[in-house]
Amino acid sequence: MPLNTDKLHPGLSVDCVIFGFHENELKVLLLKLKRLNQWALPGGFVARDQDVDDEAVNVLKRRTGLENIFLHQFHLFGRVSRNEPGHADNMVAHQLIEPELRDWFDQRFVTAGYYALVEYRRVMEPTPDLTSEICEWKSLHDLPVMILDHQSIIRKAHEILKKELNHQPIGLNLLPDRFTMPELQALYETVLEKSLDRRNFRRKMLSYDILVQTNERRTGGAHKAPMLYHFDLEKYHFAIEKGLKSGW
Amino acid sequence: MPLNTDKLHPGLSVDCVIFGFHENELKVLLLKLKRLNQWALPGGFVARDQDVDDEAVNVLKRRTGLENIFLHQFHLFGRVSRNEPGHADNMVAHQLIEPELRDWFDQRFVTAGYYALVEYRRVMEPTPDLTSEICEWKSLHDLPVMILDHQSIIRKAHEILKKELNHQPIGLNLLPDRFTMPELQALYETVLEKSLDRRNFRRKMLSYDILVQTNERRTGGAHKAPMLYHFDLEKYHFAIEKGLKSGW
DNA sequence: CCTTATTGTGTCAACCTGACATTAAGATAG
DNA sequence: CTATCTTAATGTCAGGTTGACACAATAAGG
Repeated sequence: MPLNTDKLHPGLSVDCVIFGFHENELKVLLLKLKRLNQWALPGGFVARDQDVDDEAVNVLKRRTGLENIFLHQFHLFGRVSRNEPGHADNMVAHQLIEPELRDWFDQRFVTAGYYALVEYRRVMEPTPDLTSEICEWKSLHDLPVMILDHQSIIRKAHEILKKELNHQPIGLNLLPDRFTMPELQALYETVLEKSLDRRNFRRKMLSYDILVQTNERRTGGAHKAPMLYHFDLEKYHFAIEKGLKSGW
Repeated sequence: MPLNTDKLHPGLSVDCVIFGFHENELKVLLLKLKRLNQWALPGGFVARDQDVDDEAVNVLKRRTGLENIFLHQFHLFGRVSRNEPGHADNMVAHQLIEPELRDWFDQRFVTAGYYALVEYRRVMEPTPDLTSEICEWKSLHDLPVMILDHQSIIRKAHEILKKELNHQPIGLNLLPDRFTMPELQALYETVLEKSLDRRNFRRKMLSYDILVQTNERRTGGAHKAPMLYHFDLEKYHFAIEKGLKSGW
């Protein structure tokens, strides 16, 4: 698709921090730019006749193929200094954008940051865009070199996710439909970056009355097979709405 | 100051929801437009070479005369439908803006919402801008007719303030330097829109160890004179940073 | 100096939390 | 098949926190 900048809202972009959870680590879906040893957040521009939220949804869909994903706008990054003077030229020099687009990319941009919570395994084929050669999950704790302020956007997203933990359905969106208590705990421990007592976690989680125990167990692991749970959607949303009281 | 739209970031504005607390009510500082029976949030445009946060600070300063006020960006309002087709024409028709500015005002805008917490009494002379005839406090529960989506911006600000209560220094910014325990409680009750037990509130608040009791009392009230407190700034900021645990 | 309204302080049972011990169950090795 | 290893599930207990409420202290006003 050729970029028709006339139809775009000037100086406004959208960047998505797409979180996944795998092997007890928080991952972020990133793009590696062609011919440049730098990575970038999946992002997009907003058409003049398009809701900003809408473009965030589109970005997510283009990179992951998924729809109806949890997506939350968390901050507008609006500092002048986030625009590096030579950035557009650099992009042109590495044939990442057409020379005609230099001026468009050279203007001052503000960007709306969104974070998404997706189930890692559902993203089978992360799709690079025209300017990138790789689209893949990167560990939050081992981020590559990134363009502009994208690294700090990710940090901010994580920081805010932590604060909003008790108001956001992270379990529902980052885990598969059925999951074990240890898996749920590992997720919370990872997001919060601290360890929690197994037995107390279980007790508290169950007390929220949002989990339904199935009669299945996860076999195949090397030890005692844990029970599988799934969320009671109605109760979950109700509980999240008022916040899981008294945090972790 | 004549508006030089060339120097402005296109399609981007800033709106401030300025909260004050008076007579046990949350108030919002609003502007009444000239020749129109509608009110508006104090707002501004962002220069191309200006941080978005910066303009929010300026808006606050222009309307209240105050600096170093608590200010927090809470949402970017980015729906296309928030721009009403006839709005710019209406503004011109009522001589609120010059005809030359019609096109500038007619473009599609996204607006960054900020909320500010200010001590009611410090705003001695709320200052209208060129397009408005009155700048005054309005009760959050008795809002006048407002332009565009400004009413919903206020609602959203209040909703988010509630959620972030335990992370935001509302006492410090909405109350005078010295205040009584009942005043502090009234503030929390007002923001949360629910009543709290006097004795339990006091116990909990004191347990945070952020208050310093003075030896003065507030006399003149019709009954027993309550003690005056002030915040231990250092401890307050430290406590707020990690959140006042286990909310109200 | 007595009434009234409000503030300051205390108590108590119920509940929640953090720390830890014990038992149950699946996988694997011999 | 059994011993062993590892992890899951459950229980306990002391200490802290919460919610509900009683009562004494005190300023203002008649």
